[in-house]
Amino acid sequence: MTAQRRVVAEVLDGEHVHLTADEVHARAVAKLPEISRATVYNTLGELVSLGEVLEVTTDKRAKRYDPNAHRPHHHLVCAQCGSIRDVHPTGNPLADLPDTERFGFTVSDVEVTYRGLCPNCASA
Amino acid sequence: MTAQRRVVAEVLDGEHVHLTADEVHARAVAKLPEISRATVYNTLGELVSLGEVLEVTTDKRAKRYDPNAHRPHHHLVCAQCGSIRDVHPTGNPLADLPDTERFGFTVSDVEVTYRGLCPNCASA
DNA sequence: AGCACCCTTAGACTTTGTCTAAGGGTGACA
DNA sequence: TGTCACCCTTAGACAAAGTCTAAGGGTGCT
Repeated sequence: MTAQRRVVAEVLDGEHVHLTADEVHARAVAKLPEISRATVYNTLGELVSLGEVLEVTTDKRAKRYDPNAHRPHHHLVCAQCGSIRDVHPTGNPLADLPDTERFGFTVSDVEVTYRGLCPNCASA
Repeated sequence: MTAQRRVVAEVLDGEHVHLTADEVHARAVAKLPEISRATVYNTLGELVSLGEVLEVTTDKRAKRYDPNAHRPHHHLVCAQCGSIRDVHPTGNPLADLPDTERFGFTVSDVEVTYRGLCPNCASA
């Protein structure tokens, strides 16, 4: 555990946090000016491997990092401004996929992404 | 409708087709050697705007283009080799998101991505 | 034939992420 | 306390995917 890794972990803290690697780097630099991009990428990769942080790819742009890894959840994304909320739908989508639709795959995981407009963008 | 656009449309035809822009370009070049990358990107972008083709981002790498835009469906992705199948789960995930979990958003769309191992990768 | 329009082309540019070689701090051991 | 090895960090080069721009070329209209 180095100062750099601690700073990255501190930046990624809270609910509804979904920062890109660049945003993590920018905030880490504010706390520790000499931290490098490569270190941020390395640390994020390790946190993902350890299961402490989730990678989220809600759009084609940068990957985002979600520290809320210990409670299963899905995402609600504003199609206009890109803001993201964690959501907890009822029901189990895994049970909704019949065997005939599995093509012999061993299915182990589901991601659900809801899309729409956030209150801000809807009123504009 | 130009020759270039026709070729792109021809390349994107069939079930379970999910090509990257680069793959589309490679196959288009086989039919029309002088077609350029920019034209492929432009044409794909137009097809997406017209609603004839869906953009799919199952991984952080390249976007994929899915011509099966007129029948709603979701995707089943092999975590190892990346192969993709179109699937049609039962149930309606939109109904599974209670109002209290919508944060004031106007929710209009859901994408579901199932992940697992395809028969090939599972047996290897 | 001349012209305007728009599609296409090639390539430069941007963004995001990965890789590599060199530098530096920390603990282990004498 | 001095030396050493190890591994993390750094800076920058590199790579992949996509966007943008300026110039070239076909097509149809007049």
